[in-house]
Amino acid sequence: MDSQYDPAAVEPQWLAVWAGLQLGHADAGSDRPAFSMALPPPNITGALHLGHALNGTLQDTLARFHRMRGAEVCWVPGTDHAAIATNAIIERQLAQEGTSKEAIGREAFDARVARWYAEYQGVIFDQLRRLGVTCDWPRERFTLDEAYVRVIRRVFRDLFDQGLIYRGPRIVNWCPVCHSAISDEEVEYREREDAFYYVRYRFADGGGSLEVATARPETIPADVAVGVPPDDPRFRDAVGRQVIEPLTGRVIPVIADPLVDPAVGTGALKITPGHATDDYTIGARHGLPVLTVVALDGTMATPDLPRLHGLAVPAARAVAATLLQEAGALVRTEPVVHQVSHCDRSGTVIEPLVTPQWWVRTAELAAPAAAAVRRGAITFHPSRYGDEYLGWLDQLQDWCISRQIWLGHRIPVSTCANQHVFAWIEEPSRCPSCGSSELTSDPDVLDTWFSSALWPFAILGWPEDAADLRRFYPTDVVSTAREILRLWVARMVMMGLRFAGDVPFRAVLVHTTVLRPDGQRMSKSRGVVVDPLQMIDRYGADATRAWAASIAMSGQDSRFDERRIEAFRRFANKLWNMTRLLATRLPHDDGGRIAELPAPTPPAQELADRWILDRLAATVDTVTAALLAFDLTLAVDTLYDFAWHQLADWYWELIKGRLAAGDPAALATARHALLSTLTMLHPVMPFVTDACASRFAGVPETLDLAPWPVVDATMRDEAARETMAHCLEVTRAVRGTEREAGWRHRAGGPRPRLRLVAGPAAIREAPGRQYVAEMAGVEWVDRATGDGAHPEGALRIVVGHTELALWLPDAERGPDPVALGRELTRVATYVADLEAKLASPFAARAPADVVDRTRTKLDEARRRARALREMLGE
RNA sequence: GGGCGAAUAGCUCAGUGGUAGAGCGCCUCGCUUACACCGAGGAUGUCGCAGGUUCGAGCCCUGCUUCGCCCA
Repeated sequence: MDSQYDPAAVEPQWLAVWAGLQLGHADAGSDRPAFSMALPPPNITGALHLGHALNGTLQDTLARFHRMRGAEVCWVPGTDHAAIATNAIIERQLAQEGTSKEAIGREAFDARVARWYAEYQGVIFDQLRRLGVTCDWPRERFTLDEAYVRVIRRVFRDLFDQGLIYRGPRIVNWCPVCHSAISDEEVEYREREDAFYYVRYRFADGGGSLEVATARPETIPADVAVGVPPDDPRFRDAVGRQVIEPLTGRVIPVIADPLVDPAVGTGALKITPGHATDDYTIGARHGLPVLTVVALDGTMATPDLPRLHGLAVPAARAVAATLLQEAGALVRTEPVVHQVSHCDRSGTVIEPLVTPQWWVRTAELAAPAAAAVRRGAITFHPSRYGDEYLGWLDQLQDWCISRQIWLGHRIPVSTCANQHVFAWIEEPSRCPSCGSSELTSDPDVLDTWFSSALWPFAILGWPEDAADLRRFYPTDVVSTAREILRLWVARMVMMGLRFAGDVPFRAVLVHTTVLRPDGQRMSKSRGVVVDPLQMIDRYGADATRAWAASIAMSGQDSRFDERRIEAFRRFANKLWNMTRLLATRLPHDDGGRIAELPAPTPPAQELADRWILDRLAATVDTVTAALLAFDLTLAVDTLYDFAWHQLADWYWELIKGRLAAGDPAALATARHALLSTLTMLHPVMPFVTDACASRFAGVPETLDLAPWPVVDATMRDEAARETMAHCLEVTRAVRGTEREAGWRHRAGGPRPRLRLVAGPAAIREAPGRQYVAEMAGVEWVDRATGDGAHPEGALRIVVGHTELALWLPDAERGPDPVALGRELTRVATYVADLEAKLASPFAARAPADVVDRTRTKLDEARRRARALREMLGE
C-alpha cells in the first residue's frame, strides 16, 4: 500500500467492480423489503453542477445505506427533455449561425435537438457515474421515450375526457422571445426602476378629470375602464361616470373594484384586461371587453396610431408618453421601483397577453394532494416546506400546459371538419364521432412539467399492471432543490394520487442550495458554476461526496467552501493509513490479505478494548438513527469524529505495543473497529472504504454487500467509558503542563517523572496507570499509593480528583508564571461563578443531580486553584 | 406588503435548557518505523441588539436591526 491514498488510481477500479456486480440492479421478484427512489431527472441543458452532485450523493448515500440494511433498492435514473430551455438553446445556436428554425425546417430542427440530447445525456450520466452513484442504469428513462410519450397521452386523454383539461383564451404570461406562454411558476419577479406616468383622463360629460398613474402608457389604447377602490371618498363621485381614454378618444366607464390598491399612484387604475393579469380579473368581473395592442412578437399592433404601430414595447412607451404630452394629458412622471415579471428561461420581460391555451383544472387535483400531506402520508424534511407546499396548493390557479414552441410533446388533440375536438393516444385518421377524415391536430406542445409530474409512476411501468409498479410504488424518498417544490413536487403528488392511486413518495427531502463563496447564487449565465468533476479530480469522489453529504440537509443555503472538501480528502487519507497500520501488524493469508479473525466477543478483558467497543456501539447507534432520519450532517460528523479522534488518535496509540506483540484481543478489536467504521462510512465514501476493506480477508467484494453494523448491548460499557475518559484527560493535562513549562520530548531523551498524590482507582491501578505513562511519555516514581503529600519543587497537576506531581528532567524547567497566572485567573473566576450559583435559588430549585454535579465541579475547581496558587508561591 | 430562513472563533459551518464545538487559518514544537494529506500543545467567542420566561438561555417567547430566499 502506498503511504498516500490516491483517488485517481483507485476510483476507476471500483466503478468497474460495482458495475460488474450490478449493485444498482433492483429485483422486483425478491422478498426483501423495498426501498425506492426516482432520480429527479436533470434537464438536458448542459453539464451538471454542484447541486446535482450534492443531490446525487444524498440519494446514493440513502440507496447504499438501505441496501446494506437489507432492502431491495430500486433507484431509477433518467433525464428530462426540458423543452423550453433546450428549444431556446437550439434557437440561439441557429441564430448564431445566421439561420433559424423556420429556415431549416422541422426535420433539421429535430435532428439538431436529437444530437444535443445524445451529447449531453452522455455527459450527465458520465458525471453521475464518476461520483459513484448506484442507480439502476438499465431502468434509465427519458421523458421523450416512446413509452413515456404513451403515458403522457394516456394521462392527457383521461384528464381531457374527465373535463379536467380545457382550451380557452385567457391571459397568460407570454414570453416574446420564447414565443410561448409560460406558467406562473416559470415567472421570476425582478426589481426594476421605471417611470410612473401620471395621465389625465377627462370625464366625458365635461366636468373635470381623473388622474391615473401607470407604468405602461403604451397600453392605454387597450384600456376599457378606469378602476377605483370601492367606497373611496376621493372617487365617490366618479364611479358610474365615463372618461375619455386620452390616446384614441374612446369613452370608457369608471368602475369600483376591491382589487384596486388605493395606495398606489393616485389610487385610480387604468383597466387593461388585454395586457395585465389583475386587470383581466377585474375586467372579467365587470363584463368588460378585452382589447389588444401588443402582438405576440412584442411589437405594437395599433394601426389607428401609426406613430406607435410596429414599435417594440420599450420604444412604444416613450412615444406614447410624447403623444400624451402633445395631447396635454401627461401630468408628470416620477421614477418608480417595482417588481416586473421576467421569463426565467430567457430573462425577457413577460408580456401578459390573452391567447387561447390549454389548461388543467387544478381544484380537483389539489384537494387530495393537500389532504395527503395533512394526514402525514407525505412528510417534508425540513418540515417547514410542508407548510409552504400547502400554502401554495391553497391558492393554486388553473395550470397553463400549452407551449407554442417546436420542441416537446405535441398536445394529443385533433379537431375534425365538424368541429369535434378529441384527445387521443394513437393519432387517429378519422374522427371518432363523425368519421370525418379531415383532421387538424393541435399545433402546441405540452409544458415540460406536465410530463415531469408523471415521472414516479411512468418510470415504473404505469399504466400497465407492472411488477415494478406494484413493488416499488410509492417510492420512499424524493430529494430535490427548493425551487422546484411547486413546479415539480406538488404536481407529482397531484398526478400520482389521481393516476397511480397513491402518493408518489413518502418523504420529500429539500436539500441545501450551494451558494458561491461570496454568498451569491451560482448561475450559469454569470459563468460561476463549479464543475463537480473538477472537484473529483482535485480531491477525489469520496471527498466531494462527504462534503456534499455533510451539508446536504443542513440550512437552506451553504456557501461553497473548497477547504471543506479538502478536509475530507485528508480524512480519506487517514482511513487509508489506519488500514495500512493494521496491514503491517496483522497476519496475512496466502492471498496477501489481512487474515480473517473472529470478531471480539464482549466483554473484552482489556480496558482499552472495552472502551473502543463502547464508543463504536455509540457511533453505530447515532449514525444509524441519523441516516434513518436523513440527518447526513450528524452521520458524517459522528463518523469523522469517531474514526479520527477516537480510533486513530487514541485507540491506535494505546494498542501499538500490543499489536507489535501480536496480542490476539487487540488485533481482533482493532480489525473489528476499523471494518465497522469503514462499513458505516461506505454509503458516503464508497471508494476509499472499499479500497481499504478489500485488504481484509473475509469481507465481501464490496462493502455495499456487507451487512450494516448492529449494536450489541453487551458492547456498551459505562465503567470503561468513564475510566478511559479520565485517563485521557490526565494524559492531556500532563502533556499540556509539560508544554506550558516549556519542556519538549526528545526521542531517546530522559522522561519526566510523575508521582500520584491522590486519585481514584482509574489512575491508581493498572491499566490506567500504564496508559498514562505510555501516552504522556512519563515514568511513575512511586507505588501509586496516593498518600496526599505534596512534594516540593514539582509541578502540580489537578484533573478532577486526581492530583499529580510532575518533575521535568531539566531541573531549570519550572512552570511558566504567566501561563499559570492566566490559568489561575480563569479558574478563580470559575470558582466564584460556581459559588455564586450555589448560593442562589439554583441550589434549591434545580434538579438534585445537576446541583450535585455543580458541587463536584466546584470542589475540583478549588483544588485546581489551590495547586496553581502553591506553584505560584502564593 | 405577506411568509420563510440566516446572524455562533479571522473564514466556512455544527450545536433544540445545565463552565461554547469542528474543519481551515494563526502561534510553539516535533520528519517518534500508519499517515507531514501527520502528530503534540496553544491563542482566539458580551453566541446580531433589546426585553421576557426559567434556579439556569446560543437554544424557548416578544420586539428590533442586517442579509438572503419565496410569494403578492
